[in-house]
Amino acid sequence: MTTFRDLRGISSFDPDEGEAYKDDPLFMRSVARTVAVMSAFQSARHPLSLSQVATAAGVDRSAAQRIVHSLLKLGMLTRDPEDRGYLPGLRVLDMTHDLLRLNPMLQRANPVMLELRRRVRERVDLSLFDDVRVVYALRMPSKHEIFSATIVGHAVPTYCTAGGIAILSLLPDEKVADIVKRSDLTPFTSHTIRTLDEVMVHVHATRERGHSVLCRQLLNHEVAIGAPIRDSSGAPIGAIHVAGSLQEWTAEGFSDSFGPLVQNAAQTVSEKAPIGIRKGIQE
Amino acid sequence: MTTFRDLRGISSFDPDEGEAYKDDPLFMRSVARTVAVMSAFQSARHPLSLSQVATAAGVDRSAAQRIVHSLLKLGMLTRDPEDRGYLPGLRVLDMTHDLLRLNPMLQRANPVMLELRRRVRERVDLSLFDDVRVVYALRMPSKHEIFSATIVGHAVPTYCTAGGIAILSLLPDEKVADIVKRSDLTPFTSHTIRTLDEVMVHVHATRERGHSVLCRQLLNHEVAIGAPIRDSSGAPIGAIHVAGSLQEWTAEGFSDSFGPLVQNAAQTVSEKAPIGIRKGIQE
DNA sequence: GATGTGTGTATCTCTCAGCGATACATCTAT
DNA sequence: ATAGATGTATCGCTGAGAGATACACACATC
Repeated sequence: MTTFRDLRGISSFDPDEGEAYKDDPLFMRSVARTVAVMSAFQSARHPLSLSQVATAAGVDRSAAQRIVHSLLKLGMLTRDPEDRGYLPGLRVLDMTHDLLRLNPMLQRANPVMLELRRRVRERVDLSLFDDVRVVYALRMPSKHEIFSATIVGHAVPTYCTAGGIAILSLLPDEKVADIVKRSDLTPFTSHTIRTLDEVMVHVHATRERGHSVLCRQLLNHEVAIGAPIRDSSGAPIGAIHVAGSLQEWTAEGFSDSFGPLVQNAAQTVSEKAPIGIRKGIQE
Repeated sequence: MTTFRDLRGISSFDPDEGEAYKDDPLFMRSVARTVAVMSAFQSARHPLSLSQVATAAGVDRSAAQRIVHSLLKLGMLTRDPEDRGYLPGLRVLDMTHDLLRLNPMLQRANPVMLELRRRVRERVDLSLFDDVRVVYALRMPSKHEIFSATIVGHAVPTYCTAGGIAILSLLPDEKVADIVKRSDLTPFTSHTIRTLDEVMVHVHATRERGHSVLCRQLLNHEVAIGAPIRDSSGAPIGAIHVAGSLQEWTAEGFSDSFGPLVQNAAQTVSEKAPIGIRKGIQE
C-alpha cells in the first residue's frame, strides 16, 4: 500500500551507538536498550524471533535475551499465540490508554471531535505533531469506511498531509524548510508534493485561508483539509483534519463546506491561556 | 464515572519489591524499573511531577530522575505543553500501532469487524483476554455514540462483561472460579454480578447458547452480547462483542438478532489450525 | 542418518553502569 | 522570611548485568 519508510526521522534513535548520549551522565544505557527492544517492532512485518529482535534493536543476542525475557514477564511483550515469535504485549495498550486519557489537550478534544463528526459526515481525525511526521491519535470514522480501522499510532509525513501543512503554517519559514529538508520526499501518488517550493505555496495559502487544503497526496482520490491546534504559547502541537472522496466532492466544495467548522474545532481545542497570569505577561 | 480500581490484578507488579524475580538470573532490574516508570501513569489522574512518578513507580527520586530523563530523550515520555508535569510520550503510540498491526489475530479481525458493523448497526468491539480483565483493542463505533472515543487500551473486568463471560465459557470451571476469586467484585450498577454463582449461571448459559448475553453490568441501560475468539490450541484469547441500548432493545431481541452474527465473526477470526500438521497430531 | 542453521535457554566471571546520597537553584505559598 | 514543592547536578563505591560460551531442540537439505 503506502511505500514503507522509516518516518521516525530525526527522532529515531540508533539504539545505543547514538553517540549523542555518550557524554550525558544522566542518560541510562539500560533504559535506551529497553526502549530499543520495545521499538524493534517498528520495522517489522511479522512477529520477530529473538535474534531478529536483537538485530532490529541493535543489541547483541545475550542482551536481547535478558531484556526480552524481562519484558515478557512484565507483559510489555507477548508470544504470538499460534506461530512462535514475539509481539508487543498487552501492557502497551495500558500505556496507550494512559496517554489518551491524561493528555489535557486530547481530553478537551474528545467532545469537540464528536460534535464535529456529527456535522461533517466524513472521516475526522486528530493527529499530533512529531517533527517530520504526524501521528494519528483520535479517529472518528465515517459511514463509508472500507479500509483499516486500527490507526491509532499511524504516522504520516508532515510535509504532504493536511494536518502537517496546517501545523507548518504556524512555524517560521526556516523551520518549515528544516523539516522538509529532513523529510523523506518519496512521493505516494503522482500528485504528491515533491519540493520545498510546493510546500511553501501550501503553507502560505494556509496562513491566509486559516486551514489547509490538499488533494491526492497519500491516496489518489482523497481530499483533506486541516487546521492546527496550538499550545498555550501558540506553538502548534497537532491538527484536526477531515478527509473526503474526490468522487463526491470538489476541493473547493469540501474546503468551503467544512473549513470553518474544522478551524473552529481546532480553535476550541487549542490552549486558552488562563486570562492574564502567564509566565512573563503579568509584568 | 466508573469506580476507579486497579484492574491490573495479579499481573500488576510491585515494581521491584516484587520479590518474585529475586532468584531469576535472567530478569533485569533495570528493565523492571523502566517499565515501572512508564506504567506509573496507570493510576494517575493528571500529569505527574517527578516525585509523583517516583512514588507511583516505587523507585527513589534519584532513579526516577535518571529514568525519566532518559525516557524523555527517547520520546517515551513528554512534558505537558501547558502545565508542567510528565505524560506518556508519542513513541507509545508507535508501539500501539505495532501491536495492532503485527498481531495476526487482529489483522484477520479487521475486515470481519467492518463487515459485522455493516450488518449490526450497533457498537462493535474486540477485546483481548488478560486474566481478571479484558482490554479493548478495536472499536467500530455506531451512529449514536455520545461518550468517549478514546478507548483503545480501556480495561474492564472479565467476570461481568459480555466479552469476559464469553471467554470464561471456554475455560474449565475451576479456572473461572480462580479468576473470579482474584477479581475486584465492587459492583458498577445495582445489577452488576456479585457472586461466583451468578458468574457460573452466565457461563453455563453461554456454553449452551454459544454467546453471552449480559444486561446492565457496567452501565444501567446497556445490553451486550459476546463470543470468544480462540487460538490454535482452542484456548480463548479475546472476544468480539456488541452493545446496544435497552431503550431500543429487549435482551432477547438483541441476542436473537445478533447472536449468530457475532458467533460467526468470532469463529472466523479464531485460529484455523493448518489442516492436519500440528504439534502432536500427526502421529 | 548425518549436517547445518535456526530457534530458545542456561551459566559464569569481570567490570563499568548506575545506585543512592547529597547539594543546589528555582518557584509558589504561606 | 521561611518552608515546601519543583527540576537539576555531582560523585565514589559496588553489584547488576554485559558478553562470551555452551547446550537442547527444532527444522531443513543433502
